[in-house]
Amino acid sequence: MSEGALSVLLVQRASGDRAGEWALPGTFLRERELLSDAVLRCLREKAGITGRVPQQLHVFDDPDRDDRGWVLSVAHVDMVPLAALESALASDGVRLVSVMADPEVVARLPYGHADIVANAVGRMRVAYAEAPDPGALLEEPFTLKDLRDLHEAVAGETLMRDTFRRFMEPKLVGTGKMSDGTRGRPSRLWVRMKGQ
Amino acid sequence: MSEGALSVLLVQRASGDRAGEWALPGTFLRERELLSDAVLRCLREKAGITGRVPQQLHVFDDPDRDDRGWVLSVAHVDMVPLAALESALASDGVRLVSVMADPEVVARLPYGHADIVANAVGRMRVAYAEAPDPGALLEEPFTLKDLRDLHEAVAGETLMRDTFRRFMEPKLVGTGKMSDGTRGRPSRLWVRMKGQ
DNA sequence: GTCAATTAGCGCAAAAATGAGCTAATTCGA
DNA sequence: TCGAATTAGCTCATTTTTGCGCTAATTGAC
Repeated sequence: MSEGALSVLLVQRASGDRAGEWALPGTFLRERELLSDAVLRCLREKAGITGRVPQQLHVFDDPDRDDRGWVLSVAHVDMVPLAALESALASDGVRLVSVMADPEVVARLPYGHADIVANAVGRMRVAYAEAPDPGALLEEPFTLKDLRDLHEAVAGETLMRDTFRRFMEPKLVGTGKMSDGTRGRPSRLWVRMKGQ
Repeated sequence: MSEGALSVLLVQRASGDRAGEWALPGTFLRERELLSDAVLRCLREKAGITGRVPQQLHVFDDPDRDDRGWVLSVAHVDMVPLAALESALASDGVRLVSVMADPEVVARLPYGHADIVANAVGRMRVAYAEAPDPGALLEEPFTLKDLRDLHEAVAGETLMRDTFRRFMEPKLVGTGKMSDGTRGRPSRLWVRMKGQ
């Protein structure tokens, strides 16, 4: 989420095949390495991101999708708070691209990465339709307006204020406190339920 | 679906490691082979099943899950009509195990196959909650009772007759004909919408 | 031929969900 | 200080969904 829009993080290929082009971060799997460990290693090395729990998405297996030879990609997806990308984005080789505002950039990604992004967006939209901020992007505590703004950005459409509130409130824990210093009527503050 | 119960097809390992044990059918991926092609080859060779379109499930990557060494399994799932398994089941090395009636058999599967089965059941339950017989198990045309019986077997619970009918009718194509020779009041006959 | 059993179709009351308007409580700019 | 702007909470009318009972239409056993 950058500037209120769902975005995908791309890295610029440093060397070798297609040097200079932008693509999704990736890495080869080391022997006996768990896929999730490989994903975390890749995020740390290429984008300076740590402490995440990416979820497995889909295996992309077109034998012609990579000029370097036959590889299969086990795509993963994660929602990462913008704040966690600060140091990564300071680098010239890392950037965010809005999924909805820059669809042509996404469409031009090599290695079938556009399909991967589409799949990831779909998966996140489903997850966000079912639970409050499952990607834990919001700093706690937050208001329902904060939550709804985030969910509208992920969904890519406006959500009905009261319908949204009724659906989410039972899935949140009230803090008993009210927002302060924000524009408009003060709002109740919420945190996520633990263990989820 | 065997005897009205959701079942998983197992094969008996013919040779090598764990010979004689029952497990999910599997195969090694050949170079440059599409995963879906490998799945189809495996089903044909080990269970005599053809003409299916299995869907990708999840990659299981525990490095210790296979005594033979480090392998990753890209699990797939498919719903197969019992009739299509006739010749396969004639073999001593192929059997069906009910997911709900024989949970302990499923739990004892080697190679983490129990997790794979659980994942597959969950995925099929979601698919069946959203569309009429997406696995195309029912011979067309069928009655709503036929459909509901199938969906109840997949869901593992009773479904409300009228609620189910209202949800499914808009997603089906009426044939204009009525059932005949069946017990009880004759029912309208349906077929699936094409292109799905 | 009759009646029990089974299954279907539908109407309707009840329950649940939705959307919007109204009042309330703030902040911010003039 | 006041009023516009913004946001929240809630009520209520409306809409939608659900569950069930009643009637209907068959088959099968006796």
